[in-house]
Amino acid sequence: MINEFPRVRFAPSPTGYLHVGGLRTALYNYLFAKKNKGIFILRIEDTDRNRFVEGAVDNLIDTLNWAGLMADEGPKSGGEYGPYIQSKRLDIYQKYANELLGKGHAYRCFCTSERLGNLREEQKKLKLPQAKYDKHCLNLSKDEINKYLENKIPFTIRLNVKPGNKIIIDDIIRGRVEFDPSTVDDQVLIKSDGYPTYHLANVVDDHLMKITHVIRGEEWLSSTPKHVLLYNYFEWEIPAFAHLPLLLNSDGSKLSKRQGDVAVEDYRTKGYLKEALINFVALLGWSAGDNQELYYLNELAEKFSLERVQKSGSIFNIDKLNWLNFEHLRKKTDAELVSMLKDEVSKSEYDAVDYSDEYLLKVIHAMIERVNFLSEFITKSFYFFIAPTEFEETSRLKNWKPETPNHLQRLCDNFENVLNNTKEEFEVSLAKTSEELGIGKGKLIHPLRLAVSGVSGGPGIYEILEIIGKEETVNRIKSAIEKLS
RNA sequence: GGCGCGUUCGUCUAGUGGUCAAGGACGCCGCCCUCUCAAGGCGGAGAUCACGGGUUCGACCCCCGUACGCGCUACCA
Repeated sequence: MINEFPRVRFAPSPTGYLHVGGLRTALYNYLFAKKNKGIFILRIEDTDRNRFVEGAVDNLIDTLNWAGLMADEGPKSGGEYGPYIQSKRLDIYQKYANELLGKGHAYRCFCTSERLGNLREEQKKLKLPQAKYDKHCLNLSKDEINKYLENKIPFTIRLNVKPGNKIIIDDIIRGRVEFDPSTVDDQVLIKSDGYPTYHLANVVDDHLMKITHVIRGEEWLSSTPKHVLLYNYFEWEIPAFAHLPLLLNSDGSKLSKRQGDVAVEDYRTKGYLKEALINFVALLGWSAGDNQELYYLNELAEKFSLERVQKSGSIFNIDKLNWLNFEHLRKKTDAELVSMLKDEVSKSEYDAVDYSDEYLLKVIHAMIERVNFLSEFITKSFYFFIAPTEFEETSRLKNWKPETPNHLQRLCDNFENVLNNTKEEFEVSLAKTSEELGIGKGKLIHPLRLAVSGVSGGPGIYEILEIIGKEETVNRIKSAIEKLS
């Protein structure tokens, strides 16, 4: 009988990092669980010993937790259906493989990889519609099998696929999908090293862990008939399936390393907010149907449904991610921003100075509309942390005229009288200077900006002055007069 | 090759037979604002709904075919 509350799992293989496609699969599982008061399980599928990567599991969990996707059950969270790492469940798979062996739904295969390779090649040459294992070892006599066993000949255990009715999958996202059993290969279930393949392990674990909904990438759709057969042979209840569309490169191929960053860690180190990444990835393949674009994890969990997941793959479009990062950054509170910027500064080349919260907050208010990333508070407005040593050439050519040094000198003199360092005072003082000199304010503002910041863009000039202060302003102007004249 | 899945503006998408001569968002362009750069406001370009047949009074929406794309086709997941 269907459980009252769903149990879903994210089952990555620990290859060293979390793929953004994996993040989305994990997210959808998580959201589905939260929406339906279910349980979100993390299971590590590390049955390929050749692909073992030291520390990969810890890294995976760390990244998932960073994103806010805490597992209810898993290697770190525990749970009553553990262990949640497949390499620690070998005896379980063995037991079930033996059960299949006993029922005649599986058989030992002693074929060498060489014979398998030749077989494949031969079938290819004959242009056979399908390359499948030829069931050679199914016909071995008891004596032959015993002889092989005694001689310790390595073997695999294969699924014994029998002809029969169409295998029907009722996919939540794709609807009814049919497969003819004749197209299903006698898949290896237990490898010669004793480890199970994905197909056996995932079916056994999903059953034992009482998984109600299998939500995974579309690349698994083709092997689902094997899984269905397995459930049938075990006489187990089949979970609901939902095969998610793939995430793609800009050329439409499956999102891969070659064409940009695929590891969640990459985005994390580049300074993307977890809120932005989650928001972005949630919208790749799913929409609530309204026009909302900005979401937090908890809102997503309220609105999510598998029925509204798109069927076709979606291209990972970095522009929108950047925009979402900007939006989420702006939604942070002052306190959060200050603390984040503090971290950022301490990691930067300006870590020697201990900037006050008040100072950093001023920088934040001045720049928040102008940055997409936290790091840009430092790179785009470096002049709040250090005096400029270089001056933008185009602005210099446009704004630095022969008479400019004299004008700025006069401005400096007037600035000396500024008492409280407020932008209003600087504004009044500059207006006064322009009047005294009989020139437009622009004639002062632009070279002043260049002198003080080294660049032509940025916050309002008076705001910049207020932040760096009178003394520093005067020093910078003087220094610029020397350097640019 | 076989099997499976998919196809609405450049991109993410809304759309479940008439309200769609297709709506929103990112990006792009223009105008306004303005000391600059942003942000913001306003506006614009941008999709013969892959193509061809049906079904229907009527199709982006249903059916069939074709094309193209993608996935799987391992003792990898």
